Amino acid sequence: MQTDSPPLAQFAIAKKLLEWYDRHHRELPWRVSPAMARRGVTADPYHVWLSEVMLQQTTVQAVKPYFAKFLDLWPTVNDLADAPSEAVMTAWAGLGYYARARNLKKCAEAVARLHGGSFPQTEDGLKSLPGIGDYTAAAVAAIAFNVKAAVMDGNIERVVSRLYAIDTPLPAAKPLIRGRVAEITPEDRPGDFAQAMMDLGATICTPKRPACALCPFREDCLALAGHDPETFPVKAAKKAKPVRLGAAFVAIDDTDSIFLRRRQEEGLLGGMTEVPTTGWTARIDGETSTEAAPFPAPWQAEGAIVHVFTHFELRLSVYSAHVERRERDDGWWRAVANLDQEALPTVMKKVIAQAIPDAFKSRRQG
DNA sequence: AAATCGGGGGG
DNA sequence: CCCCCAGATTT
Repeated sequence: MQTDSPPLAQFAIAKKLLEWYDRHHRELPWRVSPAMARRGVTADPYHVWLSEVMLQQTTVQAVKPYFAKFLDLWPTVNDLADAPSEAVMTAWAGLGYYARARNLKKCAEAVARLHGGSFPQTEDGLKSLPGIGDYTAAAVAAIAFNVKAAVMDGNIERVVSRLYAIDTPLPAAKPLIRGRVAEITPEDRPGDFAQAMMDLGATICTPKRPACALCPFREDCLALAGHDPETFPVKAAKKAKPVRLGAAFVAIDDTDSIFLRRRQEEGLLGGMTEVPTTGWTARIDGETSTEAAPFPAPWQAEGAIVHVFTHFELRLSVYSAHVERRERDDGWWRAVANLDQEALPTVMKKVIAQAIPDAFKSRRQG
């Protein structure tokens, strides 16, 4: 089936979008204004790359404080390359998808030591770096280097699938959508075009109840012409989330410190800090639940926490005990008041807070 | 193509 | 409660 729009109409799409962007763009810490972009000014590649990695499957609001913290700690890619990995993981703690932090450090090292501190300016060059895939390579090339790259993320998939009423289910529709994006991406201001498409998806062409009356594409959108924009994009059905069970152990010594371990580098929460736990499929029967504790102690049940990961739900029974401090080679002790210096993922903060309710309050009482 | 990999906000 | 978010990597 041949449904290609004429080139003039494709150009008109970009023109409408950029005019909308000039009036409605969002101010974001890693952006240059459209006024500057029109004069050929491009954003700092380090800022663009850092923000794009943080924004992978992560909302703008969640990223903002982390972006500021990272720039404060490491103002340049060379500073990040020289930083201790533990410091990077600690700064990333809470943002999720921790492989991003490990790859961020590797990528900074590669840029600093193999590319003289400058990012590659082509999609292929960028994509060869750790943690940079199709999306991030295209986004950095377009936004930081003014390359006419076809940028495609979740927002753009939604906008384009509606604009052309593409009813092929995702992810099979991705090559189709990418072709459409390549068609409508302009030579001039490709970075602003990509950011405008994402702004449009975030503010107008939303997953539910899109504000079609305000959309610059309202006269072009085939889904709107069919009266059912909300039914796009079509997605494959997803599977149910299994439940895993386990127990976690918070040992507290007489200096108000708790015993911590480091998780293995690969896999779930790789390289992050944890309190000792059983395996996460173990069945807890109350009688034998403390057999997998790191050491014998008067373990006391403190209830349970629930944490939902991407592909399973975790229910951890929490136990605590006051113990005499003994140094061990499989972990270390850390004062509860200084837990912000640890790379603690959110599930572990939940566990510790369950055992020590005021552990993460700024003003703790003795 | 499917699975793995966090966490939070909005409807 | 469900859905989705400026996805990448491995199997």
